Amino acid sequence: MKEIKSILHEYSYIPIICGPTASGKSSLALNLCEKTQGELISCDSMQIYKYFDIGTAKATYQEQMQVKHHMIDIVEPDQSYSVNDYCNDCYKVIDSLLNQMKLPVICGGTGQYVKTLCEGIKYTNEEVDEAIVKDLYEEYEHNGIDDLYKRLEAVDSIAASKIHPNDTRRVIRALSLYIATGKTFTEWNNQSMTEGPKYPFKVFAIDMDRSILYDRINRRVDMMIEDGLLEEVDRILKMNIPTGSTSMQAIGYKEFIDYFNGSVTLDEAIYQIKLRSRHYAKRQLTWYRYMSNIIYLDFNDSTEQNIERILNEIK
RNA sequence: GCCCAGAUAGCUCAGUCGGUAGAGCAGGGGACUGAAAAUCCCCGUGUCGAUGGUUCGAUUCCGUCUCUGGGCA
Repeated sequence: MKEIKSILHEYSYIPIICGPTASGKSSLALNLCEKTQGELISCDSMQIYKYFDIGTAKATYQEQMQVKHHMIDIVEPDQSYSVNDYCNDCYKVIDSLLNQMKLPVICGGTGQYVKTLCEGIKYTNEEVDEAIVKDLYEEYEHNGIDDLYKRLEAVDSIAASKIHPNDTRRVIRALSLYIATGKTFTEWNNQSMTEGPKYPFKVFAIDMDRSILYDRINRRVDMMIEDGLLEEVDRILKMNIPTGSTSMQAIGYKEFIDYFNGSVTLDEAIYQIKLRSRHYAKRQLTWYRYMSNIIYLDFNDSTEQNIERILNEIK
């Protein structure tokens, strides 16, 4: 683990500010950056993509003028970007900021990214040929998951015991890794766990009453519509991004495909966006409960109080 | 006013040939090692509208009432 106190003097830890969608984490992180003269590193799997602005609640132009934002707008919408890509790029940004003696403030809601950062999971360089994955999906389409799952059980019973048979994505991932490399998913995972976190991170999460959260989510979706989400989605759909692309899985975008082709009404599409955002927020909260060293910030406390709290914790 | 159809979980509804009931959605909990805003798993007691009657026993059958649709005047 890289020690940062000797570089930044005032700080021993790099803060990671989490919270469910619409909990106000971005504005808190923005304030923290201003207070500390730090720069913001986004930790969000969808803000990565160019052109996906309103629906991903990306920082506005003005906010980006106030504080330098990293790890947003770095990938074209038809490209794929893995957790490993994220971590590698993120580490580069952190190093660069430390060289400038600036505090990196990481902020975002993607649980998997936060986990990988905090646990320092180091992925190997093994690539799985896309053709292998494609073949497995085709087999799944024709014959269902049972045979694939049995094959996984035969080569890697530990992985099979942890992955539910219906979780086709994970079943195929684990199996494809074995087919591609001859080593099992479990073996690769054990290897990746050898290194600890690269930097001394401290994770914070904004905590609030569930009903208030849901109310904020619903209202924010309405605001996105007012801010021109429909026009943004229209522009993006005209770019003909392949439907299987990760960017097209973003909430607030995929729901409008059916609206633009006329199969659902605008109200139905909006209802779906609100609903899926609420479900997403709930899944995010599950990530935070899973992280043992997380520090909860009370939404009802003032921004100043919460910033004080963070500064105290990262000293 | 009359006729018909409803009234069962937060919502939409199924069902019980009479033995106090179950789906979808919502909601809650969980998993997560290269797509993660993805993918997946688990969780269902509610005066069965009210009130009389028949019955060992009624949410179920019968009567009356209330409410909600629709139709006829």
